[in-house]
Amino acid sequence: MLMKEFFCPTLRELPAEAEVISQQLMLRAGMIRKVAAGIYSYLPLGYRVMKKLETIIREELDKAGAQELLMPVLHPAELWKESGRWAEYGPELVRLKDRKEREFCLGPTHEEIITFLVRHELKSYKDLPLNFYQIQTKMRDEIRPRFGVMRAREFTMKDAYSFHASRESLDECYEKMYHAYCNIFNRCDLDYRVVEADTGPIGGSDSHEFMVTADTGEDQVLYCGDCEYAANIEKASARVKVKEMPVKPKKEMLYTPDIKTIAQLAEYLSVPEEHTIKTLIYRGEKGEYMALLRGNDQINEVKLKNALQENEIEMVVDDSLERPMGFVGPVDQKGFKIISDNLVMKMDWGITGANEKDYHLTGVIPGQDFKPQIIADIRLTQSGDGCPHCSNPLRTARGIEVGHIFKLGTKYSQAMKAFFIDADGKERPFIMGCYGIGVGRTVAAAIEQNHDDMGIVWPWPLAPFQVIVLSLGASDEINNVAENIYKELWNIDVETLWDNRKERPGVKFNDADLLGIPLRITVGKFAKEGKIEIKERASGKTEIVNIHQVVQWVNQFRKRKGE
RNA sequence: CGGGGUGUAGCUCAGUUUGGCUAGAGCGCUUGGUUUGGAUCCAAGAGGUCGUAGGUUCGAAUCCUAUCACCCCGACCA
Repeated sequence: MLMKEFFCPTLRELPAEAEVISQQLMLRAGMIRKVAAGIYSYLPLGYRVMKKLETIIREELDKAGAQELLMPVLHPAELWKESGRWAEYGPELVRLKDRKEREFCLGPTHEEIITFLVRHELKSYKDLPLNFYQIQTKMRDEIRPRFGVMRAREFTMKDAYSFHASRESLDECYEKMYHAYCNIFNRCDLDYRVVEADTGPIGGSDSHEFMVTADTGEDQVLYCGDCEYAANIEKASARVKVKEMPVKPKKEMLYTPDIKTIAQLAEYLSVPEEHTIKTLIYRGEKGEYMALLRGNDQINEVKLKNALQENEIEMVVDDSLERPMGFVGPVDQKGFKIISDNLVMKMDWGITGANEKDYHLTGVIPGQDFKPQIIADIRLTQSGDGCPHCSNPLRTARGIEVGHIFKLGTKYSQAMKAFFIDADGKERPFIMGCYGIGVGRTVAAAIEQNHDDMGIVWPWPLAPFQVIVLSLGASDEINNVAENIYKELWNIDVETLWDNRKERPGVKFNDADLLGIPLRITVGKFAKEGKIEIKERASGKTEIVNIHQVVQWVNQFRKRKGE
């Protein structure tokens, strides 16, 4: 490709909209352009990278026995009503009507469509297992799109769905996909971590997320430095010892004027926060709840939502409930269902709100003075908590979720009546798995992890081109040398970009660095001695090489990169 | 949805407080010259319904009202 002809509008200045480094570099390198909030066009350079990644994905998934197909973007509402998600999914689901007023949505994911397909076509356990995938555009009307293609409203996703007659078969496939994912991200030279995850609205049992570690990651991950344990903070649990407490005081009301927060309470009474019990009020679709935590703990709303089996919950912070907000507590209260964190139940006693303005109650014994309907882990795990496997302290990191695999079970097949006939002649719902990779997000994550002050530093397998040839000066001699190298490299299938623009050397060097192409060949002042310079973008190492040995040199470099 | 902010040239931004002639700068773009190993320098030039609509005024980028878009924080979310 000739740079003179290649549409690659690089930007010298930083676009104001760009928040994170990957977004800045994708815009500056001419990979993407924004069309509207969370909606992007991929320009030729960006699309080349995306196709590189897609090829890797296809190779690994085909190897794992999955079959590629393509499903529609436009989904009839009936299928979503069958699965129940027409109601469950919020405004994130883009809904529309056709000219005949029939309802549709734009697919944010494809469980309904694939289940619909399979229930019509597969009847026997003998057909199973099967694993389908597609690489396709997804639509989610995100509340707040940001970070460029990292959280977009329209984005490309690889999604796969597997169908099984037994749990064991699902486990086996899940394992295969897990390894395929590892291969994919390994091949992209990404530094990632696999963590246990919450399943969210997609549902299901086991679930792992593939997190590319990056400070700008939106997800927080807890991991153990000593064993294999790693989990998304939404899911992470911990082994926490509740310290022995001093002798229980008499149960009595304490006058605590205007003391509404745990911090104020602990200070006012000169007790540690962990001797208090925090009462949070939540409103869900099925009722109103009191959630109890140790004073020093934070709520994990994902866990809470799961424990309550609610779709939507909202913390009540105003005084719409006509209770003395700041002084509510579980003792002798009416109207709320009480859910208590495990750790609260291990406390010998605690201080709670007294349900009377300006009063708290001390000496409250969990399980005796109040009896929760639900006891569960609803606390946010923190850095330093004990690992649930080995008790060593957990650490935190930030990550970008690039892949997510789920064991769905029969949630969709059951709801949508997708059954097969098992060996015993009985009708059973398909057991399903589901596996996603954010394609654009992975590209962004790769940049997030591979860049320097000058620009992108592509890992070889994702690079839009492997080599960029710079011809400095306009002499025929230099142009001829550059052109020969350019042609010879293409002859051995090395994707090469030749910067033949009439630009100053500085401009070409800067653009080459910005684009991040792994090898840069400079044809300039050494050309008359029959030599050129090769520079490796990642290490910055340069080497002067004889013109006749360039192709061989590149070929060997390529082999070292395992291609 | 709540709070805050921004919309002026392709990009980054000044000008708005205190209304006043023909709306500016840098970068980019075009032309000519110059230079050629890290974003040269010189000269000439093109490019703007000042987000949109309405209002106030002799006069609006500037003041008022409405509206749209975008951005940030929160809620929310694979």
